[in-house]
Amino acid sequence: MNIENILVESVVAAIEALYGQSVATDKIQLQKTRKEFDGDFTLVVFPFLALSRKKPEDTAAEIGEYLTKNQQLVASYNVIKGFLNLAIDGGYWTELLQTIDATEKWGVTPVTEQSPLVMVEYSSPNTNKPLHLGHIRNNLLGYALSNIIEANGNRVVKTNIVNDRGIHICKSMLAWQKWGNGETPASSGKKGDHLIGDYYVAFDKHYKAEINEAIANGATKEEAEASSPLMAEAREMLVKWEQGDAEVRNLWSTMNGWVYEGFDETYRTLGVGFDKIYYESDTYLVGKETVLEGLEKGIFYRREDGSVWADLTKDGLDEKLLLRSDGTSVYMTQDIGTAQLRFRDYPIDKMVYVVGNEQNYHFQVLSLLLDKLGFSWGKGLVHFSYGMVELPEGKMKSREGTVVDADDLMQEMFDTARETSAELGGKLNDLSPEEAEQTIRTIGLGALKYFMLKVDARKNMLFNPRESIDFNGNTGPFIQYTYARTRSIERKADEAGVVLENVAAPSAISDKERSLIRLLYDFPAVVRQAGTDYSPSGIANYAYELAKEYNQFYHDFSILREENAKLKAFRVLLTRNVGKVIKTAMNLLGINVPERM
RNA sequence: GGUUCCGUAGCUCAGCUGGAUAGAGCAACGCCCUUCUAAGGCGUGGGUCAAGCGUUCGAAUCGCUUCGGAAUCACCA
Repeated sequence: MNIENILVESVVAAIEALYGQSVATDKIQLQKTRKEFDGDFTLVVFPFLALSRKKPEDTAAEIGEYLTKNQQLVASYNVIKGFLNLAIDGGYWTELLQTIDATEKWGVTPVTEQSPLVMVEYSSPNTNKPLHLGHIRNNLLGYALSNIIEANGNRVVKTNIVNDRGIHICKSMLAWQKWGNGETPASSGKKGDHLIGDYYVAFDKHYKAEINEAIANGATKEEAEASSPLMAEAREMLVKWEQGDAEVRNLWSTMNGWVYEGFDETYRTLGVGFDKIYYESDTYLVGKETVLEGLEKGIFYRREDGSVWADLTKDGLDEKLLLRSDGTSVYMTQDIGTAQLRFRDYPIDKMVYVVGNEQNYHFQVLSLLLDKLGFSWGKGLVHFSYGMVELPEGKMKSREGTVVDADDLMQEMFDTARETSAELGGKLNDLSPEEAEQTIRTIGLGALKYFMLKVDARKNMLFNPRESIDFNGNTGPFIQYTYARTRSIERKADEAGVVLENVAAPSAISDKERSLIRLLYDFPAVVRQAGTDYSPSGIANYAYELAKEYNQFYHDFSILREENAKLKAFRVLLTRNVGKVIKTAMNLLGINVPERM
């Protein structure tokens, strides 16, 4: 039982004893005492005034008096207006520190064979262009979210649905056929995904030129687009692909192969991964049968042209197309199919989709449709909807080249980390070149990841490539730096022979030590909260708060130079556990921490 | 037009199951490296929490209205 519950029950008992009334535990507002006041927990007494029929100050004092006498954990109290601040006995906090030290994974709930199984879908790239900034946010959120869900005692399957078919893929293929001269990643030295992306852009360029020419010859824009020979060829290629034309399929698998190699490299650098990858080319036909069954059952209806629709106007939504008039599937149909396959493959208890908020409507509809089709898991699916990444110039448009490329961005982060490290007097000079390079990558990635994850995922965020990412202040490197300091203290304490087994409590702990331990105490609740809210930013902000608090502590107190052996050991123990929790928090976010920097 | 989301310091963002004087970082200006890592610490200035009304002992937080911004409502994915 944690201390807050104990206190709440004591307050219930106090009110019973003092005023002869019983109060429900959920009516008792116990919160952390704000920094500027003395105490650990604060009871808001306003709700009890009707029971006590006394002034707020007097009521608070009476309850405080009762608790100090009858609950030994409460060492003292003070009253400010209607707020009763309770100070917990220092011995409790030192014991707690030892408990944390003895707990292998503080804040993390172990996973067993019986734990619920949660599937998290994220990344979901198209194979016609390289990953960009928006994908980075998606991947980092998806990966962090998976870790957080797992830390809350769930089995997690990380999955990726690759959009490897469709007209957009044909565009790249066609452009490569026409203007590629047999270029390959090996011959050009380009990463496969970038190579294909270049041809996608090339298609668009030629297509636009074609349109402009037609317009110059007197056609309207619509006419020009409708009669574009290039687009007609792309469509033709798609038809051939669907028919299984050997040549087209061959080209398709070769080019997709190049893209996958490129993606794998990006994922590896970014430090994310998947347990199971689905390809849309395998799943796009599956949903069709289900839709046709739904049609027979009268859940859907067919229009005169043969297309199949769902009428969701009674649910406050619109009508939704499910099968085109030519009988082919649309996005929604595919998602139904993919969901079916997944539930066939795994005993999934819950499905989480990490997909941008521009698809809120899509998932609202998907959930409804699955429910109507009789799938029990439809209603409970979670669309983890995150905001877009905006640039100072506005939206990113891949066809217009106004994107921030994922590979380029990471490379820039590494370069900046290297420069910064050199500017700071060659901090990593003591390390071997390999270790130094590894550390630089950890720091550069840490800066990027933390920047993306500290913001509330639901909100659109602004990313200024030049100014956004810093290494000072509320940043990943600041937290990493703090961790490196804790490790340094531990190493030096070890060399000096400080023994951390059975550390005795010092006669009195200071406010700084107390508030650090209290932060450590909060960590399990923070993880739980992040798990229920699906909020990596909650963990990120906690990590920063802890790191900042420790940095002040580090600055204000001598740890290793402390004369009192007891106190020294206690502070080293505290340091060790601050480091431990920082590391756990950062790892939940998918951010590594360096041993030195 | 319908639906959903957002609006907090010059900038980027926390805080939101209602609670004390609304917090960080960046940017600006001071101070602190003979002291366990200065990617640090301390300080100063900077706010009608978009606006209004309501609920409440108490509202940045809850409700309604208005104003701004975004997404979506495709035989694209």
